[in-house]
Amino acid sequence: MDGSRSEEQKHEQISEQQFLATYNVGDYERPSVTVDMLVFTIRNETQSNYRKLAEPALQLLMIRRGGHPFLGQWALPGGFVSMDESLEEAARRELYTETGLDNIYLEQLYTWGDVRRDPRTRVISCSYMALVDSSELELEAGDDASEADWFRMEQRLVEEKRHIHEHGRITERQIQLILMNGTEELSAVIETKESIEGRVRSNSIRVVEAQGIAFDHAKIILYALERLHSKVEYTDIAFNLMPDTFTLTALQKVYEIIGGKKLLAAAFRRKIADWVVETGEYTGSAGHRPSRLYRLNPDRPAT
Amino acid sequence: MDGSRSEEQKHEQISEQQFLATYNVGDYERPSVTVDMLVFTIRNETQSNYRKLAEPALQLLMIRRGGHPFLGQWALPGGFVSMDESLEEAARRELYTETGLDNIYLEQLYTWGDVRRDPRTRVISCSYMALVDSSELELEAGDDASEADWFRMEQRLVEEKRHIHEHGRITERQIQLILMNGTEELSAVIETKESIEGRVRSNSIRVVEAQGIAFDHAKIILYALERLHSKVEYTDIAFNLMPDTFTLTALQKVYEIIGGKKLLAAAFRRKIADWVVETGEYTGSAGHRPSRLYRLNPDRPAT
DNA sequence: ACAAAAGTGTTCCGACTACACCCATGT
DNA sequence: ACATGGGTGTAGTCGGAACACTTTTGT
Repeated sequence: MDGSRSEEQKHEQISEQQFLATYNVGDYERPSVTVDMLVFTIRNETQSNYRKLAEPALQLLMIRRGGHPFLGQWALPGGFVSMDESLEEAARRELYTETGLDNIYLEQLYTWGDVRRDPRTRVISCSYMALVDSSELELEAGDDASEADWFRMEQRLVEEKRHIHEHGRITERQIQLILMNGTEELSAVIETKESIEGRVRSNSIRVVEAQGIAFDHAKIILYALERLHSKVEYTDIAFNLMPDTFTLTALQKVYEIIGGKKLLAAAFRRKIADWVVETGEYTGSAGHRPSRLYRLNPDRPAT
Repeated sequence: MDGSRSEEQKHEQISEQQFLATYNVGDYERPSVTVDMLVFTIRNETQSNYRKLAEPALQLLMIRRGGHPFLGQWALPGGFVSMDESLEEAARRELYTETGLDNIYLEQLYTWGDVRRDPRTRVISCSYMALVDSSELELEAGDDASEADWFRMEQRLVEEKRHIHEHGRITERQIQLILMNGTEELSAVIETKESIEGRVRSNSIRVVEAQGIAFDHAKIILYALERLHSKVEYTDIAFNLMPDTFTLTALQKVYEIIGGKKLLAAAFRRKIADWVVETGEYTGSAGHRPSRLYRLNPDRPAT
């Protein structure tokens, strides 16, 4: 019923136009609404010798907080949604001011609405995931004195408890999430709880402790990683992380990083064959056979 | 950065505790936040002769609006999120007051944040999908004079435009959504636009016209149907619509209705074999062979 | 007897797995 | 020569699709 407050009842005799003309918003307390951005990219880490390929890694953009609360800690980029922009417009604006990027893949992830997730006041945050190709990307200096950097991520399963009872089961996991840039190492422990009780399945997720990661952002990151992980298997989402032209090995590496498992080259190539087209160009000057460069097939089959 | 307003900058010298103690929420204008519920169930329609089984149908709970705007039209159940409850708590509360049901499957769907989606004021709505077993279900009278009813749904593809250009393509579809209860027939035309431009894929959805369906709820319904449609193929979500014990044919019908296609019994039974267990009981007194009753397997394999 | 649904066995096909093998390059 | 990655062919396996067929009931 999308918002009917009790004073409406008095107005049944008047027209809708009259109603709207005299409508009074009222002074109910309202939560603040923000968007939080998860900007992922693939970047090359190191190149040990002239033969080895550079090892790519998935990285996440974070901002060091320049004010209270969580002063000095790292948080997801984001900000308040203003009254005259949609959620997605707010997300794109935020993204643009942070990265200078425009017109990139953006997907709404989840809306976080716990009562005390922000110590200042009630804040509801709608999270968006953006996937960018790092090749052209240079971080903007940022609005104020805020500092932005890319972090690579690691997950470790710390503990798993499984409790099976008559009508279902409960699985509790503690997962450690570690973020690393060149100099700092942040970490958090997140507890996920999956319960099946009769037909009813429900999930919850909670930050147990966080070191250097502001707010409840650690669990948002974990949630995004899981989404990415599952979506890479049944969509072409991974292509959003690739530059214009790429080798199939590079593409496969991206699938492996996001999917979290090694793939066999032969099978992989067959699977994505229809999604790409050859450009006719080749990479060269590596200590091994040159590699065909491909481009995304503009009329690839529906995923 | 989850909500940093500029006055923070002045406080860098004070402690976080001091900051929070003196924090002033400010009088920025804030959007209102609501939850909208999509309550789906499977109900039996008709039973033409003693031999035929009753034909089940997917139905959606809607509420007739008792006040402006959209007076007399039908809307999704929902309401404002108050300051001391989480989004999910608000959704469960709404669900309980509407149906009397507690502890059922609930899933956050999407958060709708267009600026003018509510003619009164800026309203951001977080939509939740609930799946209930209709067998035990009786609608509550409802809080005020509001009227609640179940509607079955039909979709018709009205128009499809496909435009292929150099670096991608655009697909525009106009879909008519029809809702029917015993007496009324509501309808709406929704336009979905999927564009692929280089690597960037984006989607938008818009209500072109609505008859009897309030706000932008027609597109929320369409979105939920699509989610249900795709999730039935790779999760066990359909079981949430089933009663405690059920026949495999009934289960298959649910899969067929939600998935939108006929299935072969042999293949279906093999596929879900591990998710169910026999109860040892049988249905009877139908004009055909009795049917085993099954129950959901409490330790079914992970989906 | 027969209509309707319950339930099972068998064959076919396509997609993915695993592995073996050859190709091309820079040092 | 050789390490490294690029790239392809083939045999095996698994699950789903299609179809045929048997079983069981109430009227």
